[in-house]
Amino acid sequence: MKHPSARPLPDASPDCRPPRRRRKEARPSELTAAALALFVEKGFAATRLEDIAARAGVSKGTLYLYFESKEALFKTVIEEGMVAALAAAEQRLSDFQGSAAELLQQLLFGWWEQIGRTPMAGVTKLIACESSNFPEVAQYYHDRVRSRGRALLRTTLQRGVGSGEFRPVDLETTIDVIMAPLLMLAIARFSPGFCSLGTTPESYLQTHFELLVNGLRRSSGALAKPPTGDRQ
Amino acid sequence: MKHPSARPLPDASPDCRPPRRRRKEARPSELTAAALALFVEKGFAATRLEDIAARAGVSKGTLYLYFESKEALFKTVIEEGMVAALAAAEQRLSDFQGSAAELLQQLLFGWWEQIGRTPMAGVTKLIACESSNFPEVAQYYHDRVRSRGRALLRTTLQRGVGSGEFRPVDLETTIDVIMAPLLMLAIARFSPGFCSLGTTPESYLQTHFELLVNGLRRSSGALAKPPTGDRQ
DNA sequence: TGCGTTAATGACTACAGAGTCAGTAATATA
DNA sequence: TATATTACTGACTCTGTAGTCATTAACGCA
Repeated sequence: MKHPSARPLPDASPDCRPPRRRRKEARPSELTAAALALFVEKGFAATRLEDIAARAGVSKGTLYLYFESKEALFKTVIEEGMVAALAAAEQRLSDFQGSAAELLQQLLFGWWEQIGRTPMAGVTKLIACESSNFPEVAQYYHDRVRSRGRALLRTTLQRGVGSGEFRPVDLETTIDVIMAPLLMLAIARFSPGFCSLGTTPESYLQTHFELLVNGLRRSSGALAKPPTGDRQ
Repeated sequence: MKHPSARPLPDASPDCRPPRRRRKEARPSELTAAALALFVEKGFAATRLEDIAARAGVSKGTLYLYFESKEALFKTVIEEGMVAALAAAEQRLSDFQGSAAELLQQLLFGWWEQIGRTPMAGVTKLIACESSNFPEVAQYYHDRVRSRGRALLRTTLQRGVGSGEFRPVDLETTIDVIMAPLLMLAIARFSPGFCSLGTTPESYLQTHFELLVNGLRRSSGALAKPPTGDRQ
């Protein structure tokens, strides 16, 4: 039972509710962080704005001081995450020297350190799950983030093939195959039961890397053809 | 402007609305098929029951004749999908003879033929996206579907390692790495822009298979250690 | 200490969509 | 053809939540 206007005195219960604070600067990032966590956990549609606000320690009204709508908040969350991911990726790109295998290893583990193990990995799951509800966002991700990540791998593979360290491969398809375990790792972190690893992410990546480098080495024997060659 | 009870005559507009049909047997599967498609496209929370009903060619009331609630419908969709997936997997398991590489190829392409390229692949995306909203469903998937798929791969790898065809590897981690591109393929089919392949699924799988078999072969040289060995 | 500015609040409105049910019509049976 | 049965319908109710806004109180400044 709740009194409509009970106890109008300012400090009704001594320290029940912490005092209101004015922190205009800090709110937006706190709100997007809370939103990212909840969107990733529950999905966009199933997440209540009041829960986001509560997690950020403000009321729902405050949220609307900083974001026009739920959708605008979502887009900001994704945008921020992508910017962070891009910055991380570009940084380690440019001036690395060493074998193609070493560069590949740098890329895989660097991705994990700077994106995979941070909250930014949640953006990956969000794109995967919500892309058909937000085509523009998906397009943006595809054009900017994904293509840049692919470019890094492409350069690496080309260097390896050019130097004879790797055998010739179909570049684009190989890139897809290399990225898949990374994307799955990002998704698995937020999908309990779906793909829980038996080991640590680090040894998972290491196994991926070893299989990969071994698989890319110049091989002697020919490989089998696909079993159903008559598929269109 | 809509008349409250305009035109009570039976055939108001000639063939505007097709005649009502009674098809008790066919409804449930038609409804679950429609639900799967929409849940996969929009997610559980963002899908409206009226849209599902409309896609199945019935009214919302009819849906409630066959399913207790939206959640019950969701669980039936997943359950059905998993049963189908299991049946497909078990079938191809038992009496295959041949090299471990050939068996592995059978598993990858068989998965694609019977699950990956069918609507059942959508179940994979649903589990990935909704698992935290439906922990019991995720648990069931983990215990029954995923573990059985892993068992198939484990048997295959063990055979290859035992016969000396493959080098010794960490079984569980390798299984995770092998499955990741399959799961991504299933998810990518329903996530426009997220991971659209540059090639056909078949050549994607073939590249994955070739890298894999090559990577699993007995290798001569030692491989590099991970760059950040001091991680906890 | 008092005053003006504005960050923050939470009760409120509007609406969408899950779930209901009295009524309708397709089919079986006589 | 008349009657009984029941698959099906869609207008309705009710709940939950996105979005609003008049009010409150934190902070800067005189």
